[in-house]
Amino acid sequence: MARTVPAHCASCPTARLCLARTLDDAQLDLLAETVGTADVYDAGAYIYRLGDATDRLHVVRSGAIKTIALTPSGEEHVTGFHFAGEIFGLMGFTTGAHDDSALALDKTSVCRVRVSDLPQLWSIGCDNAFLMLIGEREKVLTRQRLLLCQTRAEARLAAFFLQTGELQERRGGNSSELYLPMRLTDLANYLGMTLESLSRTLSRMTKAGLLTRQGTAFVVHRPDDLLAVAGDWATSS
Amino acid sequence: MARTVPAHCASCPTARLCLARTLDDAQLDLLAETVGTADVYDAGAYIYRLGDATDRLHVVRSGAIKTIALTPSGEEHVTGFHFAGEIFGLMGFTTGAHDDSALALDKTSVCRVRVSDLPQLWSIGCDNAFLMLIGEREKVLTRQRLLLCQTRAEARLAAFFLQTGELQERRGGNSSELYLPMRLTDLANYLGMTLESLSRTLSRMTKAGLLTRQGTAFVVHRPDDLLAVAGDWATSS
DNA sequence: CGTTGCCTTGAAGGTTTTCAACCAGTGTGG
DNA sequence: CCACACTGGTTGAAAACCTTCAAGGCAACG
Repeated sequence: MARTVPAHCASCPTARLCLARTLDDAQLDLLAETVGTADVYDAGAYIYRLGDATDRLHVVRSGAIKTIALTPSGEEHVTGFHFAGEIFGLMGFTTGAHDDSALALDKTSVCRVRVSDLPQLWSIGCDNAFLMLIGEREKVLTRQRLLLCQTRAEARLAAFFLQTGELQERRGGNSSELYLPMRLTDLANYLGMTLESLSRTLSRMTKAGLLTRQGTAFVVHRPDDLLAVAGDWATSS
Repeated sequence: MARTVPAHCASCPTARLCLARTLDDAQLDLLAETVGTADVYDAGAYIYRLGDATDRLHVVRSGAIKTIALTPSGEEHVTGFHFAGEIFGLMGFTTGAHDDSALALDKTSVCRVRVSDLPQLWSIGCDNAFLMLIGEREKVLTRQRLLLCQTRAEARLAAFFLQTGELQERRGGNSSELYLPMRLTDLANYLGMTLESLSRTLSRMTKAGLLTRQGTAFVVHRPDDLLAVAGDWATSS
């Protein structure tokens, strides 16, 4: 972790997405006081590691993170990508120790709320927002599940782009210019396909004029055509 | 729903798995008073339907349920199976209306906690158990995710059996005699493969002496061999 | 300038899907 | 009582798709 900055929930652009979503100004100040600071991580830095004590609840404030789990054979498997406003690191609450690791994909700031502060947060009025975050998390995971039930690489990838676009749009961004700071290797792993499959599918889509890639930015040119190959359940609508 | 029965948390065999897991006897009585009753459903009966208001939190007390979502083209997709002690129906908390339907696979009883009663439950001492349930839910979904990242049908099915066995063992059952009251069609849909693939794979495994099926009971004879074909991430260990 | 990380492309092989036929058990109406 | 339809599952053969193994490209870096 590089440094910490004051939480400043009242001026945080992510406030309407996270635990603060239902709060008024006075409550926002109370929340910021409880949370204290947000921590800033450089790309590649770990937010927590497998085995660390789960004594905090994490929410991405800006940037992006990935969570990875180690398979018995020692390879790492990407279990999730998380962007601004998303809660992560919930798996450890059962045992009190993390079952996965989380690391920043880009310069990323994260609000880390102490579990011991949660009762106070409920009294401030965050309980409803927490339920909503849980509901959203469940929805995202369910849609990922449906994505993975598609067998064709083309369909998985298209569904991923559409889902990510939709999430990004809800965060106030553009659904056609996607911020995806992960490597293709990670994405392939996450989508349950080989790097070669992903590369080929991406090439085909690019050649077909469906999208272009410029570093971490994927630009979707013809979302309708993407929807056509995504099969069922690409979007929540 | 056929009928309702008193919640009786103190004598419920599922109490150590659900929201009651951390409570003492006095707290258990308070919880039972708040919850009131559990509802009993016959096989095929809906617990809730898509579009219903999400004003309750559901926990399976006994039996089994499946959750299904409708695809844009109108087919149903099985998004989950839930057994005793498992929480379900969380997706609706974001919008206040359910995004999926839930129905009993067998004679099933379900505790349905009003969302408006949650603050009182937190004060009783259920807040920690709720976090643990969320953590478990997250863990289950992550393992399902890893299962679906396997491409081979054999690996998916083996991983499913092992994961289900582990869950069932934690519920006090036997990890080698699995209670799976769903139809093969549902299971195939859930595992992201065709019914034909599932049938073939099941036949192969049975012929190999790995398991036998008797109605809703699947008996695993050689879990080690199952583990061998399951690839990585069949289990949580 | 060689190395490394990250990605692309090619060809062969393997597994699943698809389409189709078929079977057993069950319930229904005449 | 029997023909009939229906649900749920099994099995076969061809086609489609992905994975695997292998080679190569390219920019960054020391």
